[in-house]
Amino acid sequence: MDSQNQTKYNALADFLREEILMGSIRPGEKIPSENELAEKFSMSRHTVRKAISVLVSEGYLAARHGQGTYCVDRRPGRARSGNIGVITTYISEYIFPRIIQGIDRVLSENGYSIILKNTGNDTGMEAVCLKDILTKNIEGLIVEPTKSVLYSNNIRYYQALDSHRIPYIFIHGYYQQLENKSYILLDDAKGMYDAVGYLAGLGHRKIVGIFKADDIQGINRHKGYAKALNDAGLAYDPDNVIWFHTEDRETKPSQAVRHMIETGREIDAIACYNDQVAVRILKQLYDLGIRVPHDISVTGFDDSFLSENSPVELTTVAHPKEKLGALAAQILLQMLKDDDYLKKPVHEILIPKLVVKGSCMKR
Amino acid sequence: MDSQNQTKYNALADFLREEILMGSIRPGEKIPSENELAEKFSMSRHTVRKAISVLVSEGYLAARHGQGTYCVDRRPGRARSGNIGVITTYISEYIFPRIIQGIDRVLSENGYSIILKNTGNDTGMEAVCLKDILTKNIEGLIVEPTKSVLYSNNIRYYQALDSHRIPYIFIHGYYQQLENKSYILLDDAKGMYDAVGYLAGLGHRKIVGIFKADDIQGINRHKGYAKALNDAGLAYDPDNVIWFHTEDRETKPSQAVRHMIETGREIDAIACYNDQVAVRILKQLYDLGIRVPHDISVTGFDDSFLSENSPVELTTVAHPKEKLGALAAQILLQMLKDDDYLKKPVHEILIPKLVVKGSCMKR
DNA sequence: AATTATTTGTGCGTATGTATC
DNA sequence: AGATACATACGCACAAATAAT
Repeated sequence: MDSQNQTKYNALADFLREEILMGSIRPGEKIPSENELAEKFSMSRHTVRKAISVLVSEGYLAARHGQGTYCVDRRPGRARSGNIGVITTYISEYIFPRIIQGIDRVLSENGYSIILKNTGNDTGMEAVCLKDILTKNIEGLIVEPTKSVLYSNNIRYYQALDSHRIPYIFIHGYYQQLENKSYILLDDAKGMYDAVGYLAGLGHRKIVGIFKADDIQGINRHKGYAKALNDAGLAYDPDNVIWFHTEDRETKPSQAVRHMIETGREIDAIACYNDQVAVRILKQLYDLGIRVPHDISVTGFDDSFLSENSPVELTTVAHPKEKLGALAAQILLQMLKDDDYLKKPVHEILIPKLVVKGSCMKR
Repeated sequence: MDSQNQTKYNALADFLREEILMGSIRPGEKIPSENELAEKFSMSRHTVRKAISVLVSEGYLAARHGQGTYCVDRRPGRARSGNIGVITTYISEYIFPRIIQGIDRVLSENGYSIILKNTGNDTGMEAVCLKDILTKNIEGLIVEPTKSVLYSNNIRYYQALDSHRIPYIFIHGYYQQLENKSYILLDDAKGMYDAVGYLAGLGHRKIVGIFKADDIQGINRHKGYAKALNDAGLAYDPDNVIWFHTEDRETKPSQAVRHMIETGREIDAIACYNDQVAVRILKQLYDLGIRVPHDISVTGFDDSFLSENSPVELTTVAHPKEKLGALAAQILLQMLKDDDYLKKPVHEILIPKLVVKGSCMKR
């Protein structure tokens, strides 16, 4: 049973609503009798009735006198709500506003509205968002998975979406536990391969890589880093790789670089997981009196506004942002039109392009 | 009492509903307490409660804990949707993501979801957004008005919201055609007054002002500019003021400044409508070979990420962003709880603070 | 066809909690 | 502080509808 939440009858109502939304209680199915529920949950029949009355008024259940209480099929004829759910890790930060902008442009052109949620890249929050959005009358969903490399406890919510036949598409990553789902990815490995290849081409040999450990993007960018080193005939040195997690993203990378410098490690260049990290590294290097790009070259990833406005213009890899959002929306619109969408998952992989600005220099 | 009709509680419910529909019990009026009704109609309090609960779920009555049960004039059958509409001029640009973030934080903490729309500061788009959102089952609305200084053709949509008793609150501006509406404003005049006063205090005399002509914010910032000049004993010269509109916002300001410079006008400082304009001016001055702040001082407005990341750190006036969004959401939540919200409009005026960075210098 | 068990619907009584004035 | 009023919760009894025996 859910909740520390409020009243006994609300707790029971929440529990039953959850069972219905998750598909444990299915449309047309009879729920246990009031007396059975009262005994099972050790509450009076009166309280059980109150809980049931809540769900009846919400339209989840229908009571039949002398017979029992039944789960109602809430989606006859699919009343078109015109709502699409959008769940991202963040709303206001970094490149996310522009991705959302791309999604909104396409959807609003087609008469849809966005219901916006964000998870803060926290799986618990993701669960809350998914649960909440299941209670809304949405026609489809665009999701950026949370910490997508790890095992997810939220798979059941996606399965519930499947059982309600609500199409959804992942961006930036996907859950490997789910098969045959549509997604749009960046070719993160290729993007980082190009950035590191560029650094190697400039004559750099000691190339530090900084990567995020708890999402697919980090893993793939690391792969591209390793492959580029190999193809350039440079040795892969684990000590030249810095891993960070969502929780320590604001401190770990700069601290690790500082430690490297202070312990006398030789560094020619630093390839960063993204522009946010790169900008922090630029600041750290500045504080240490190291000039970019004269002493050390730095690359970012995403081509965000940070790369446009930082004091040293950041050489970076261009994330398609609006284009990715718009594409996700377009594919979702296709899925909405096609009843067989479950059988035809769409897998798009966008190739990011290296954007050379001013943070790298020939050695 | 009506009846022959079924149950005791239904008979009472019918009676009360009739009283409401016939006007004997009027909107806002308090009905007798449960105990009084029980005695009057010789039934148990429990039965009275059942009757009242029917009318509450039909939307005729609203119970207020510790106070009484009141007649409501909302349309019957309104289920709680948990959705709040948010209409802003832009989604992804500038300070809007952070305002939306503030709104979202408060609303999602309180179990609401956001339906997001943007107008591109176009009144036609605003009409589309409002029309669309009226068809959704929203409980409340947060709106940033479009070109709010001009006469609006969309007033009828707001009146429709009133007639549906859907509360709404304006941010950044409001329509003067509508009376007694809640809004949150920045004290734009005070913010610009402080910025221009600061420039005057640094010894600048020829202070150019650049303002947006088609919204209240622009008008008010201009007022603060004029007052600051006056209070500093400087003459107000209309030729030192540049007005632009939404449509030419990306070109007019820089062109006008360039024209001033090229025609030999003397300029000590430029006070800009906002950071976006200021950054364009910085670029224009750079292209003309004029150094900031050595040759000309420049101020912005809003303290956006642009002011943090531009090559010359921009002295600006701090917009509360998240705080403003969160406050709008909190006030709306209050309005949702209070049936009398129409009679108690909330008018909040936030005071922005000057943030001195590096784009101004003593003359 | 009548009986019986089950299940929801109606109604009463009581006690305690909590918000408001 | 106390009174008032709604909110939650337990218990009991009987009515009405249904399905199975």
